[in-house]
Amino acid sequence: MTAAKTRARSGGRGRPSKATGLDLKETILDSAEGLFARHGFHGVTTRQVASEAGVDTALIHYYFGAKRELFDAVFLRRADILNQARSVSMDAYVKTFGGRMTVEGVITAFIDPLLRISQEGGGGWKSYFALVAQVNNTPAWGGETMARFFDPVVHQLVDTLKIVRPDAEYRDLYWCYQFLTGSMMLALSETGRIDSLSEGLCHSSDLEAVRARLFAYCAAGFEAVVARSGKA
Amino acid sequence: MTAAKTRARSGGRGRPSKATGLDLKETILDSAEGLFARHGFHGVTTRQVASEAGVDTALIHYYFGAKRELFDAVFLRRADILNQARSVSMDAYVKTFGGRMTVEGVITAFIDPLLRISQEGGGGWKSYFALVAQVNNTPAWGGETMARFFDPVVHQLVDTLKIVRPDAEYRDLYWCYQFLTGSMMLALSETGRIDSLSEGLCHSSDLEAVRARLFAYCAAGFEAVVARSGKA
DNA sequence: GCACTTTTTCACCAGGTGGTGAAAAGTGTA
DNA sequence: TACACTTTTCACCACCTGGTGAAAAAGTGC
Repeated sequence: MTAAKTRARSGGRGRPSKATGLDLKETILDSAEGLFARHGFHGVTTRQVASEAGVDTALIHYYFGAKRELFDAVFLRRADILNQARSVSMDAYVKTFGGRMTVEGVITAFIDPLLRISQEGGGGWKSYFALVAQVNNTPAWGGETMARFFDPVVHQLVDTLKIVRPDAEYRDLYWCYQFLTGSMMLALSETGRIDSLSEGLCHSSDLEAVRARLFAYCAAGFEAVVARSGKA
Repeated sequence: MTAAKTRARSGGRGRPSKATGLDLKETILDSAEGLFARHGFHGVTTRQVASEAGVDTALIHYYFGAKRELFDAVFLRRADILNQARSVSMDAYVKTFGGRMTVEGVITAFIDPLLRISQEGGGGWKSYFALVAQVNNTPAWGGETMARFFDPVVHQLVDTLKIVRPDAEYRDLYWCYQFLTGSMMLALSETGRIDSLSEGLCHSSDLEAVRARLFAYCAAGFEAVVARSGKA
């Protein structure tokens, strides 16, 4: 299991050179990602993953160990990229605007990297976001999984917002973040519900429409909550 | 299957009278609801449901047919109550306030029934909301399922908002609704994520805290989006 | 008591599940 | 060539899956 994983990764003397080995590993991750995103962890069998990747079932266990470890590998693969993109985006915003920062600006710096990646990063990212959205709404183990991978950058967001609105209470900021993440994840997962609900007026794949509204929506929400709390 | 269902429901001559039959049916639904909410459709086996309900596996098939039909029965059981509560709440708001309606008022009339039911309706409702939240974020079949059960009352919300803000475009209203439902569902599903994220400052079970913030948050978001669209 | 229906249990099946161990095939070095 | 090592395949297992059919039990009206 873990031994196999380590062994495969290190590759003592002869390391893979052609379209095998690590390439195949990525292929397996791609297939698993798409299937997990569509049907959830329990809705996918290792055989389905193997079949779609065009490999033997045993190869999955050889590379990743148990099914759950495969899932974690899928989740982990893009999490770092995501966190770094967001962190860089927020740092840049703070550096550029300094004392002239706005709530909407901070929120844009936090969300926009995800929209851009989803638009430009290739099909795998859309599956990944759908996957994260599903995990985010999973009571059994979703909370801890999200925390494990995404807590730091969220704290960066909250702390930056606290700089912009020093009088805001942390309680309000955390609640507002939860509202924000609910909206954001649902938008990113592109479930197609808004398409039928609006009878073709809106399309969940239209992330440009999301961009044109979500930042302003969340920012106004933040301001309203902070203002109301300050009053009471 | 369907035959068994119909047979069980009609009950030609002698219909059940004591703590059997229909009571047992509800027990099965309760167990299934809790398990489906925690682990999703594919994460639960009919044997787990039967075991927790204290009945034989075959009895589930006798009452509900296939596993998917059991799931639909769970989903349907509370959907009607929910829709009616929201519809009544919004009707009452329109009648009471008429020309003096506000966006926040309409949104409150739309969301508050769910919060109240979750707080006062007993433990089953919390599981149910977690279940709906999960379905809402399921790409494969979540969109159509949500549409099937909840579209009418959503259209009622959108139409009422259109009365309050006649200049608003439907496109904006639908998008804002999606943002709203993402926040609302995540709050209602009480995943516990905000507890660890805020290091104990907030608790996802604290629906009073949600009530104190979510309405204002969403209303301000709506106003901002509508205003921005009017400008452009 | 009886006939009749509904509810519940029991034994069982065909197929699928995650996972394993050992053999086979491939690869680079000498 | 032989070798050391990694990667891939094959056959297989113990267990669990959703689901069924028939029998037993329990309820009901006469």
